Amino acid sequence: MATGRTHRPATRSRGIPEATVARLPLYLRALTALSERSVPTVSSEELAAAAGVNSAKLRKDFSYLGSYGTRGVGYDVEYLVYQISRELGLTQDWPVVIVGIGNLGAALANYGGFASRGFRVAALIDADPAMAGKPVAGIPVQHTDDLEKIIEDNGVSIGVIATPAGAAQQVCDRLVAAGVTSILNFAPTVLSVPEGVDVRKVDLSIELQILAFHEQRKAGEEALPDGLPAAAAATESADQGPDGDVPAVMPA
Amino acid sequence: MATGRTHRPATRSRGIPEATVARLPLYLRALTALSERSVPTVSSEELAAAAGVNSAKLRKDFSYLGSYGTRGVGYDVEYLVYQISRELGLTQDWPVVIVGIGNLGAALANYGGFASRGFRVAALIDADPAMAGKPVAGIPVQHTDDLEKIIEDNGVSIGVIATPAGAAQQVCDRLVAAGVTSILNFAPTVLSVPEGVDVRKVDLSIELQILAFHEQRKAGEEALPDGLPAAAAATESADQGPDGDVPAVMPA
DNA sequence: CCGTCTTTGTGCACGCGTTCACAAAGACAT
DNA sequence: ATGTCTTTGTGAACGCGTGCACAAAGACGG
Repeated sequence: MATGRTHRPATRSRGIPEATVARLPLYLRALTALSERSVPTVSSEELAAAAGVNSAKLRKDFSYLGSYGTRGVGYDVEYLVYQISRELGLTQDWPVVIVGIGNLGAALANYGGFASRGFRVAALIDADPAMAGKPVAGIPVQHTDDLEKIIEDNGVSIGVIATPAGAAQQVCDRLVAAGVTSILNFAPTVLSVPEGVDVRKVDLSIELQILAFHEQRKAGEEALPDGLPAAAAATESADQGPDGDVPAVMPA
Repeated sequence: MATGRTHRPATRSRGIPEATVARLPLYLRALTALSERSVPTVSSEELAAAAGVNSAKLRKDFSYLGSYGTRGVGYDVEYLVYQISRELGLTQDWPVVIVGIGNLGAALANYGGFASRGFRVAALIDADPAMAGKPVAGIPVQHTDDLEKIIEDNGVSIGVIATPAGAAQQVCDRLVAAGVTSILNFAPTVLSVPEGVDVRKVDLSIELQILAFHEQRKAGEEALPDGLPAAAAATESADQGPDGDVPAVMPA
């Protein structure tokens, strides 16, 4: 169900806040860069700057993992890289399938950031028979008919959906039925999945719309001296609505 | 110093919560679908289901925009589409440039979700001279040398960065210097921008890492003697990432 | 015009996430 | 050893977002 809001039983020792989990990859990237430069240790202040976050937040995040720092010195880079990698489950191999090999699917197949972090593209799947056998990023595209077999043969538990919106739910259902329990969805649709299946979505147009909102606000504030209370009349109907409150002045 | 003071006293009268703004595009999509089916009105319950959120949350979100519903009936679909579009700033044209026309950049150029929402790809820019003039998605690629001129000539305020990580900051600086005030960053790097510039980032590998974390936890709980038979030992379900909102503006 | 029924709009409480501020811990010099 | 100095780890306060539950608003039928 789409409304699958759930409570976190707060697994005692293992309860790492979701917000922290989302930042761990960020820290890992910064640490990897330091590691490549052979930097032995790093302070929370320095690492926080590199990751673009507040240092107190970083320390609290790390505190959920354990006490891996040394007071007066900082954190051992190599050790921390290992600990975070382990926590994120990147020390093991994650076979991944990408369904929908259009422009985006092909881009994902070619994306280098996957392989370097334990993610292995096990298969590329597309519904177009003409694509079958054609290699993309060195991997031959397979037909959707074999989806279930591919999932099972490779022990895939993570699937990436890059199909058109119309096909997404159907593909999702088949992936889940075949054993996939984590899905990264690029299709602009709300996916319905049974409990126990994680879905994360990336919607390019949504990100742009959020930027547009802020952009519009910036333009409005700039053009206007200062927002006056603006009685929310809002009685205007569509069609040439003469701005209820926020004068959508838009310079071309 | 380290404290990223990005919060200006603004957000006074017209303060729509960031979390709400992030959901508006979601509602808009669901409403557009209803509009195409010529559905005249919709209740908060129905719309919430279509958008994959809680109905109370949806009503509260709309309440920030104004009282656009009719008790006992619901919301007028067309009217709401207009109101949300206006609020998001989608009633105007937003010229966008995409920098870095590799696999991902090309995919973005071809992405249909942009044009349908007021975003117009004004130009494609790449550093490779061999790409210059070559049409991608019907638009000729231009060379990075002309970046500033392109931005100014087209009045571009939103830029999309799809370059390799190494080039991202430099491209970002040039975009900002040329007048861009909103950036959608696909490069796996933390961008430094001056105050007043919004950055949203989309990192494919980070999303996968977050999934891997939950996947590992699922496997672990399953393998271990389940300490708590708690009915809802429940892992998250349908957890659509509200992902970070505003980007870290780090001080130089 | 009045009663009933549906659905909105929101006051309120709760929990998560962020930030501050500081005591504790350890390195390092003397 | 002892003192000083740096940096971690965290208790506590605060603010935001979420969800419940209900009163107010309006449609609709009689």
